[in-house]
Amino acid sequence: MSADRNRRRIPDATVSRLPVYLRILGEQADEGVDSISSERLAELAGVNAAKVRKDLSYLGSYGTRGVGYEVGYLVYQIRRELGLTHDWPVVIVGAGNLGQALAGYGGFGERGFPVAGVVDVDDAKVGSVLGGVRVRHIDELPQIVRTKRVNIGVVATPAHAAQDAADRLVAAGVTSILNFASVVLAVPRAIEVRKVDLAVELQILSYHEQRKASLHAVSGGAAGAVPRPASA
Amino acid sequence: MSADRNRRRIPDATVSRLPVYLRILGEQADEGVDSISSERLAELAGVNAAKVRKDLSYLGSYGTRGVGYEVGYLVYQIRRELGLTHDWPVVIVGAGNLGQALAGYGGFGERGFPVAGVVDVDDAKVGSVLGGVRVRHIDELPQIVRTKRVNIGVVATPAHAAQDAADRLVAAGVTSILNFASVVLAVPRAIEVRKVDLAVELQILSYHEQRKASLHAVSGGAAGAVPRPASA
DNA sequence: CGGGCTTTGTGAACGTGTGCACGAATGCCT
DNA sequence: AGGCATTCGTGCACACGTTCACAAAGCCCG
Repeated sequence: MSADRNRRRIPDATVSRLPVYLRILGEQADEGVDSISSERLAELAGVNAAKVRKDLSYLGSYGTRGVGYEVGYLVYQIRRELGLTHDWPVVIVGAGNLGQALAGYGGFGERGFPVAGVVDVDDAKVGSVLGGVRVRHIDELPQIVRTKRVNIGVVATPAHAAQDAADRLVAAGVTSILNFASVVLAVPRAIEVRKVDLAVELQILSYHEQRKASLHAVSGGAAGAVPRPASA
Repeated sequence: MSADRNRRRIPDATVSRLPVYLRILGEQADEGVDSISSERLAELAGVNAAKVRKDLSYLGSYGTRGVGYEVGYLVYQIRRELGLTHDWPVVIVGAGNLGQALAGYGGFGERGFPVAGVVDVDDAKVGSVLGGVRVRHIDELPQIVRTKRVNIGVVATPAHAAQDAADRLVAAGVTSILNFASVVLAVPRAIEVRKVDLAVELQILSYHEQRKASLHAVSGGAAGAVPRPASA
């Protein structure tokens, strides 16, 4: 069995869809469904059925032709592949607006990512309690990471403090970072970073809205889809 | 997705990077930089220089060979292409943990997306004030969307309420949705939806962590991995 | 027990995105 | 003015991702 069985690298695009399948399969299991076709799963996930089959094929051949996939077994296999067979404690840097919301959001721990700690540079915030976790000073970060065996850090600071937060996380031994700040973090190659940027998402939507608006403007008259005037 | 073939369509990948360039260019402008090379911009954005040039070329040829791009002009062009020449008021559905954080997050309005309203189904939440905006009942959604000319809606409800929220937004006339719930929303073709899913992001990081771990762990058996037979 | 129906798994075609390499254009220096 | 150093704009090749289409593999029923 050595290292080669657990070998195949799974394409990024597939990895990003597996969590979606996983959630849907969990819901189906709760509803008593114990077998599901790629077609049905695709419908629920909002994707193409062939894509579902190809994605699942990277996990191995766990389907039964003419029947479909056994829900429970598939859940197990996806969880195993995603490394969800055990908890991954996370540490949140930044106890501001967002940090508070994240710490308070229960679904965190439920899904296997318990909040091992929340830290902030601001002494005024240290000591307060968020979602059952006391905010500690950022200097305690290394200790938290070490004792709680944290691999994943969350950057929930203002943009100007994000790089420092990331540096401290890396120095403390974290190897994956979820970044909510509107900044491109500079980190060593080996560190995995994912960015969630509200402003970027809204601006992408803005692009599409603007596009629709300029299409309508050509064909019809005032469609009413034109938003308020610009501010200098 | 849609099969429009209008003027120059900008590739999705490029659209998702333009906001990043835009933010960086804004920062550079603030620092007094008025000319920038694709190389430098690429470095700051964490991407390849050729990619920057190709991305910018979709906007037109606004660079000067041998010199670079004029920061101010580039900012203007990107803003125009992204439809950021005017504000896009947004309405937030769900005044829970996340909705509160979003409404309270000032950077929203600053970036051209003022919060036109926050609504919730829960009467207990209606009336309270979040980030300067009073929470109103969700039945008022159509009126808010109409009077404030809202095109973009934000779904910040628990998963089980997200589809209903989306349906109401669409019915009210919203044509773009930013979805924070862990659900795949079913909406008409013409509606643009972008999903921000915390759980998915963490699970993707988990995958990579698990991967690193299994590479290093050529020693010892799998710790605690207890496979189950497929038999039900 | 064989024929028919269903659904998987995957080869192949097609589309999208990335990065190199280089010609073309421009400013600067002598 | 002419040559040189830059840096843009883009053709091209390759990698990655998506979708189609169909043989293979299973179940069910008569």
